[in-house]
Formats: sequence, structure tokens, C-alpha cells
Amino acid sequence: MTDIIETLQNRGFIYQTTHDQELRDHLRTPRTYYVGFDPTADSLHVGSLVPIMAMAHLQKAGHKPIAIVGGGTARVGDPSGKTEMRKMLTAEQIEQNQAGLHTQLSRYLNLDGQAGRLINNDQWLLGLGYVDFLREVGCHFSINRMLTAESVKLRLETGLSFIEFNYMLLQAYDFYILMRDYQCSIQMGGQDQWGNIVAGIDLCRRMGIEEQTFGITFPLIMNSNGTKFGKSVEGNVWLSAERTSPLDYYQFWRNVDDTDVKRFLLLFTFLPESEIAQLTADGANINRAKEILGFEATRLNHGLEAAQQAFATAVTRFGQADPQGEVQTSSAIREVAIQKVADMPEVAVQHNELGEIGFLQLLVRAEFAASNSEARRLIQGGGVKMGERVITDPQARLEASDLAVDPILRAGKKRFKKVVVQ
RNA sequence: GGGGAAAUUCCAGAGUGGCCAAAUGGGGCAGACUGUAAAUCUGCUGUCUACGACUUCGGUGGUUCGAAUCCGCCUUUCCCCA
Repeated sequence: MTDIIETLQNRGFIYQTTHDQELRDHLRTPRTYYVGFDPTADSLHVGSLVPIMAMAHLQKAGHKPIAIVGGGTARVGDPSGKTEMRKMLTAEQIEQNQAGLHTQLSRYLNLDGQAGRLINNDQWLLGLGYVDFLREVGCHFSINRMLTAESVKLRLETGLSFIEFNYMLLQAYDFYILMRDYQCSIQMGGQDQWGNIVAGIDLCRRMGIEEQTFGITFPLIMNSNGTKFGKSVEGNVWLSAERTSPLDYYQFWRNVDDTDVKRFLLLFTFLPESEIAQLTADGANINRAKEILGFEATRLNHGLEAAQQAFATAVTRFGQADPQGEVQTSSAIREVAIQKVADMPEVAVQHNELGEIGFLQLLVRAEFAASNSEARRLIQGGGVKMGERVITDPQARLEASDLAVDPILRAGKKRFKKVVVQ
């Protein structure tokens, strides 16, 4: 078995680990590991992709993933990495969200119950009696130590409620149960989870688990210009196609900073390290590398067909970085037949609206502007085009002649929709 | 339990009776330059049937010709003392 830690490290997944050498030895035989996901929304976003991809790598290497969807802990709310208390969710909301998360995780991981599984920590957290919990678990925690944890210290500035303060105990308890009942010996999470993970390892030992347990944290992914990762024109980039269309998803990856391409290819695709090194060796193929990043990331999340369509659509709009296919890659992007699959987002108008409907209204309908005022500003700023014609007059209406040649409505350079008459 | 302070437009944060749709910064959007990149420069950034009108400054009720600004009550948050 190859050293999977080595692979993860080379690809940029590892921020910290406990017991580095022992962990490597530990992973020479098949093990079970887990990551917790908060069901605070019905979809994950690209920020969660780091743990998901890490889990997928480990599963490929023969280990067994457990995804904990924190039904129990979501009712409490993890204070780590947040500056404010999170709003509480109702049981129904959490349940709905869990279903969504399961579908999305299943695209990257085999969670059939054998090779891997999804577990809700409701089953052991909700039945806990307060007094019993305090006696069994609470007595192993030192307030003095908890107060020194980075995640807690940060919150002492702004305030921390008791319920949030307890989050660490619950997560540690999760780890203990998973180790005890599922032989899950490794917990992974974002770097802000370090304190919680270490607390879990400690608890396992104090509760009498003989075997060593381990922790791995992932780095917080930032864009290289220091801004938050995972934002686009439309806001958060989600994994669900309803919230972020495959085309927008592709565009998000296609538009990352030059300096982020290599790092993101390593983290968010399964292309071999050597190939990624070649692709990004000099700046010459940077745009092809971005196309491949977009294509591969979209393929993983939305499937091959959606990736082909997204790529083809983008190409018909913006052109192609490597039309001759000169750049070597193992990606299936090589086989995309552009003409056939292009898939244009559309905005519909009725027959009788031609010559009637103003561009202000059309822009709002296409969701390029949230209000008439915003649409007006967009036009006044010179950002609206119908075909090749720049719209300058906010009063202008959509005429039948506009649709004859090039029926594409554009807002800025990157947003476009085809106007179709119904 | 007692005392003090604060709540402003996406965020941070000015404004303390009319000149306030509300400074400044960040973010966002658009334009120029480019490579669907970055950096830089410029404009915009409450809503509308738009050179005018309307609604915003935690909630509510007052004072006033006129309030984000003054007063009462309520809610929330923070700080100090116990």
C-alpha cells in the first residue's frame, strides 16, 4: 500500500496531524476514519470539498469513510471559527438538510454501508441524560484547558454561551462512540477543528480505549489574494445544481486566479501529480489548465455529461484555450465535441412582449439585476449588450430585430442568456 | 441582583434636531487595459411609473413646523461591580 499520508501531503490536504509516524504506520492496513458535516443548509458548498476529496483519496487507498452528519451537534452549534453564535435549527430543517448532504457526498464517496457509511449522531446524542453525561464524560474535561483552546479564546472576546461551550464535549464524545462501536480510529476536520479533535483523542484514552486514535486537520483554503475561497458573482458556490448550475460551477473554477490553479488542481481533481506539475510548469498553458480544472471539478460534482455541456457552452462564448489539443492531459476534456453539446442558459419572453418589454424588466427577469434600479445602473454603466449592440438607453425596449442575428443578452462579460420567444 | 454603554444602509464605522438616502473604508457590480487571470485606473452601489416621488438608521409611543439625531417604554448585546 502506498503511503497515503504522503499523497495527501503532496496534494496539499494536510495542515496538522497527531503522531505523524505512528499515523503512517497505522494506515498501512485498512482503517476507518470520519469527518463531521454540519447540516446547516440543504447543500454543501465548495468549501466542504477539501474534506470530501481527502476522504475520497483515503477510500481509494482502501480505507473506510464515515461521514457524520451532525444532527445532534447541529442542534448545539459549533463555535469554532465563528465570531457569533449560530442560529439554531429546527429538527425538520436538519432532517431535510441531511438528505441533501447524503446525495452530494455519495457522488464522491461510496457510502453503501459496506465500503463506507453515513451516520447521524442523533442516535447516541439525543438519548443522553444530562447527569449521566456529566458524570461519565464531563468529569474528563478540564475547564482550565478548554479555556486555553484557540477556538474558545477567540470567542471569549465576543461572548460564548454555555451551550456552545459544550460543543467540544459532544464532538469528543462522537469520536469516542465511533471508536468504540465502529473501530473508527481517525478523525479529520478543518484546521479550526484541532481543539475538538484532540479533545476526542484525549477522551478516548480517558474512557479506557486501548488503541491509539489519530487526528488530521486540513488547511483553511483561501484564494491567494487573501480573499475568501468559494465566492463567485452569484454568491456562494454550492454543490447542488439547483443552487449553482453546472455552467456557473464550471465558470467558478475556470475563473480562479492564475496563482491558484496548481493548488486547486491538486486539491480538487484526481489528475496525477506529475500531470498537474507539467500542466502548470510554465505560464504558457495556464488557460488550458484552468479549463481542465473547471471540467474535472464539474465532472466530479455533476457528472461527465454536465461537464461536457458546461465546457462547450463556455467555449462557444469565450473561445478555447487549446483548440488543437496540443496540451497533454488524461482528462476526458479531450473528447468533448463542442458543436453538439453547447447548452445555453435562457430567458423567455412572450410573442406579444416584443417591442413592449423594456430592457430593465428583461434584465431583472434574466436575474442579472435584482431590481429595476440595479438594471438601470447596469445599463448606464455600459454593461449591457443585446447581441453586439450596447444598450445605452434605460428606456429601450426589446425589438424583434434584436433577436434576428445574435439573440444573446449580456450583462458584463461573463453573464449571458439567450433570449427565446415563446 | 446593582451600575454603565451600545444597537446606523451587505460588513466595518461616522453622523448627535433641518445642508442625511446618510461621511470614510471594505466588499460587490460595471467600464478601460488583458488571457473569461492578477494588478491598476474610472464610474456606480435603498426603491419606484425617475431631472421628481417614496421608504430606511433595533421595536414602539411621544416632543417638534421638522428627528438617525431629544424624551418614555420594550427587546437584544457588551462592559463593570456583587
